[in-house]
Amino acid sequence: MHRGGPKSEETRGRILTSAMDLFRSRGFEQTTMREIASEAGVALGSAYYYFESKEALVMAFYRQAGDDTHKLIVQALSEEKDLQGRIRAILDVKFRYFHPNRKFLGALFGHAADPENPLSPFSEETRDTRETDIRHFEDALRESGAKIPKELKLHLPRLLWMYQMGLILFWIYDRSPSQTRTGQLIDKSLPVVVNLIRVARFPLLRPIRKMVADLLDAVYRV
Amino acid sequence: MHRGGPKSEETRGRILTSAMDLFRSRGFEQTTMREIASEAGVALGSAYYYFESKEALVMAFYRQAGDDTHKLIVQALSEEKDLQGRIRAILDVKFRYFHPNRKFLGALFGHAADPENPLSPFSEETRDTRETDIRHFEDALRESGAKIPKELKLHLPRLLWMYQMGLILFWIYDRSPSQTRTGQLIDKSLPVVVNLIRVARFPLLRPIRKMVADLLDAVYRV
DNA sequence: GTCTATATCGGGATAGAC
DNA sequence: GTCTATCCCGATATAGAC
Repeated sequence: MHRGGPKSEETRGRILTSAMDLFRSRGFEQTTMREIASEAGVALGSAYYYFESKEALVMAFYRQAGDDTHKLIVQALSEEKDLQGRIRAILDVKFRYFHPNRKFLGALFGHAADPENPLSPFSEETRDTRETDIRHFEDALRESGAKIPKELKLHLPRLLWMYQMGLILFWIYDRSPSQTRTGQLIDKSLPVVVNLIRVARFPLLRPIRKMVADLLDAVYRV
Repeated sequence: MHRGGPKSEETRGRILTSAMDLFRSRGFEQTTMREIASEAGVALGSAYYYFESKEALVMAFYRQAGDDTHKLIVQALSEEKDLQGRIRAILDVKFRYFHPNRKFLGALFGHAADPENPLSPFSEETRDTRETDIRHFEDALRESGAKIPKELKLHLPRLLWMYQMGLILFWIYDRSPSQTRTGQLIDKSLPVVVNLIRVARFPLLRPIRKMVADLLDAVYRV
């Protein structure tokens, strides 16, 4: 898998950087492998020597982003106590990190929502990143001291991950300047989410709680 | 816009039919414009004369599907009284109509979730279909006799449309035989949705109701 | 092992002759 | 309105320089 010396590593890095720059400024579709190669100062064949396809370049970016944000999130979580602050911390890391890549992620979603597509956030190939991501929410819940109804305990982290994916989708589509609407959406929806988790324990809502638990079991059953 | 005689109309129709057949059996990506043209018995250039791109063929399909399901939904709604039955009627029409096209829609989502992409369900180009769709849920609510808190009245139809989009996305990803899991998801989630609408009026939930209304106003404000 | 140069192919899209 | 020829690009492959 191209395990070479520092020279090799450097070329590989240069190709990846060029690709990211072009993806960011022009989007995924518009960028050609020929441009990436020439921008990186290598021949087309070399680009293919290091990355077997245009998609492979994106997978490399995913992995990189996953590793980077993981470290940032672990750090951020250690500084927050209550549930809302802890979820917020995860979201802040994500949105700050992906901010320069919004256009690129947009174009990417256009190639990634197909379940057969390896780049999909739900695909087999991206499972590792996804599971790590879900575990962040598990951590956020566990150390927060929030009382979670036992029926919901199992699936709540995954549900929060879905909530996060929804926010990211909204953000990608958000045309408001500096994506201020997404900022509002987070500010206003996060308290709702946290409050829903809190009131879920109320006896009055027991029937709905049961229905939701039943629903989640059916959906996530293996 | 290629307004020609009946001959032209017939050729156009033949190309669209061939495309749909091939999209269904092979998916969007795998089908080539050359195949579509040859299947329709015309030259490649001719296919491009009628449809300026492969995507344009899909837009034509969208419009067709929108018109067809609209008629079916109006009919189905006239036969249902209570809210759950009425929402269910809309969903049933949709899923029955799209059933033969699941694979095709899947491949399509892989090219349609990009906000810049005209095929996106959120794009400017698909606005008409989307607004008609949302109006179906408005109708379902209005004649159902369900009491809707006034803060939620404005945005609830759009929210139900989002619920429907979520179900369709789940269905596209659903690998279970005959998509039985999607069936379960609908059976179990629809009562939750209807019950949430019902309990939303409870005084106990007033704070959350206010927060949600505030959230919706911010998100859908123009 | 690293990289260039070049050829070839499939497929979306276009130009221009008829 | 229809066809042929052509272009561009992603992808694959290969020969050979260093």
